[in-house]
Amino acid sequence: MTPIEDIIIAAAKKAVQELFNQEATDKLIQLQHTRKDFEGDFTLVTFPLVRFAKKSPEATGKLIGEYLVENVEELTGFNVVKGFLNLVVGDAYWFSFLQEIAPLPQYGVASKDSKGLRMVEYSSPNTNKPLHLGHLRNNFLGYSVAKILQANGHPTVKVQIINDRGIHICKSMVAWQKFGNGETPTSSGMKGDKLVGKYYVAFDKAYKVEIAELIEGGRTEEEAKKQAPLLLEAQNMLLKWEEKDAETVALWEKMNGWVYEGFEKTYTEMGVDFDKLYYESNTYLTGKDIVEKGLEQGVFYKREDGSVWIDLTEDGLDEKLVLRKDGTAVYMTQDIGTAIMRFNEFPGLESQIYTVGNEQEYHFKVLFLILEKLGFSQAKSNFHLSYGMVELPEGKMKSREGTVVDADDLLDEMAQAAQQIAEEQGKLEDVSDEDKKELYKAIGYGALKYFLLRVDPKKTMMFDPKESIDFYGNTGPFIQFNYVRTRALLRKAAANGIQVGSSELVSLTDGERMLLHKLYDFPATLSAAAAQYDPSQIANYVYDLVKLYSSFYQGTPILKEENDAIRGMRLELTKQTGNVIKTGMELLGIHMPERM
RNA sequence: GGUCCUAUAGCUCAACUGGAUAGAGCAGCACACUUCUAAUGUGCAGGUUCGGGGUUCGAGUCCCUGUGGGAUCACCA
Repeated sequence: MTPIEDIIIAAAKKAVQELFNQEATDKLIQLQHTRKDFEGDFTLVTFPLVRFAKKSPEATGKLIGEYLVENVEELTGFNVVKGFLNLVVGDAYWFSFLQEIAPLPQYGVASKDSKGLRMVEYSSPNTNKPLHLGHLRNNFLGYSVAKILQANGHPTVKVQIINDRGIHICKSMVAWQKFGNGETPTSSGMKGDKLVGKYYVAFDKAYKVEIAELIEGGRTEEEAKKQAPLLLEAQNMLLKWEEKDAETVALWEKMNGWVYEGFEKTYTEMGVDFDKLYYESNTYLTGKDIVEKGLEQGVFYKREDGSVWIDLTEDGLDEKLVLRKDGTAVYMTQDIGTAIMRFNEFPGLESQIYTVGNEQEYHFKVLFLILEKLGFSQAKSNFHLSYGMVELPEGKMKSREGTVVDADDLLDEMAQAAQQIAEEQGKLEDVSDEDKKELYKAIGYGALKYFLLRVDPKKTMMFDPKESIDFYGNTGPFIQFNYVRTRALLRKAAANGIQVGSSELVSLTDGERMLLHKLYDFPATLSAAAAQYDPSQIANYVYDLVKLYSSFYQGTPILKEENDAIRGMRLELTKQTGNVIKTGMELLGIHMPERM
């Protein structure tokens, strides 16, 4: 079925040609959705056309409107308001649209792997601290974008790069050696990442005491910070690690292993996963040979002290270091190496999408530019999925001030809150305890995911632990609730042998027409969300759809309708709405329960 | 100082990428449950879209400028 918009646009072009003897470009034909308060489905803006028509906007609209209704059988009427030509699509079209999507396995979703391979990187944690609220936004975003790309026909590789080496993990290691008394996740019953995080905090605390003592003894603050024995020990540990000292490496592996176990649990709860993991301990040395090659190509230049730079002043940026004077790699070196490694590893890879906070915008701008200059033209379509910080009422999250919202704790609280509400409602008495547990998670986690994903990624967002997350109104559970309503209707229909769908054309109510029009918009929403790497568009779309359905449900008999054809149509509409809700929400990583 | 992001109802967010009278949720008020699941629906009230210029038939959206908030410009990662 050709999209109705294409039909109208083509006909409108012909109209302009025939009526005004003027070639119509895409710019001249502006077709948009008709606003709610006016009658019609699509609106043609006539202002761009008046200079060719040599008539008023109203008269121009009337002429084109008459032409279109005459020549496009799907259109049954029009009206012109202040130069806006509102076109009415007939019930027959909407009805046949419903017939057409009914048998599809997943309406709106493009056929699998029909487009180019994309890589999405997200999470990318340090191994010295547990995951927090910021990671939740990151993971939900990255995971959702990967799913959205898949739904648009792109195969994807989901990856994370784990920052498993460096001074931060050495700090935890030193503290554990000193104060740990051999404590393990098993002996303490603590999650591995929490345990390692605990020693990172312990390090910081002891380090501060040492600094204070040194200042007491007459050092300046700056000296004290550099000379504190604990810090020297951690630095020494890092050196030993780099020399591959067996004992150090063994400890490092043990503690990182604990962290991975802990992370794995959190990821499972979050419902995210990865196709491939990269570790910085493997990649931190890469990129140096590429810098060497780039030097030969003249992309980079060497300064007198031996350090290597790239001059990006012509591109409006500044000069950037890519190799230290001692020949060691910096962050940028590593990222160049990793990116190129991935392009080589996955030959068909169109682009890499990096889900990283907006504080690194400059870094990625530089990185992509360097990659291009090195001859990797794919980098042109690389994308930094940059997102804003999640702020708390008291400001930014600061681990030092204990204002970090822990991911595990928050997930747990969400499920508990869902449980409390569900118990108050008392609709689940015959559900097994195990299923209840799953349900509370679906609802609680769904609320959290929806809350974090419905906001434009690039915006800084506010999270008030006490008030932010609701289960009523514009929320995940509201959407789940309406999905549950569609399922309940269909279950009942099936149990009573009532037919879903009908081939008999019946006239539609306004509510039904609006719902159908909204369903019709789903594929366009999906591709826009993919093009802009923006899950919030899907969240907002699904909410709009659900509001329409909820209103329809409340005001129109569905199962109780006595006319077979109308009831069949309404049930089919219910079914398709449910399907689209489910498809959309699963792209956000949110599960849809069958009842609640 | 340079660059980037951002400012919309009391609060949290939308606005189909330049279109009509700027929309939702929460909070407030008023109605509607012997009902196809009320985690709901229908209303009311709430706005100088940060200020000032400009472009355009038309600006919350684009340009300039000022102000507030955030980020970044490390031989840190």
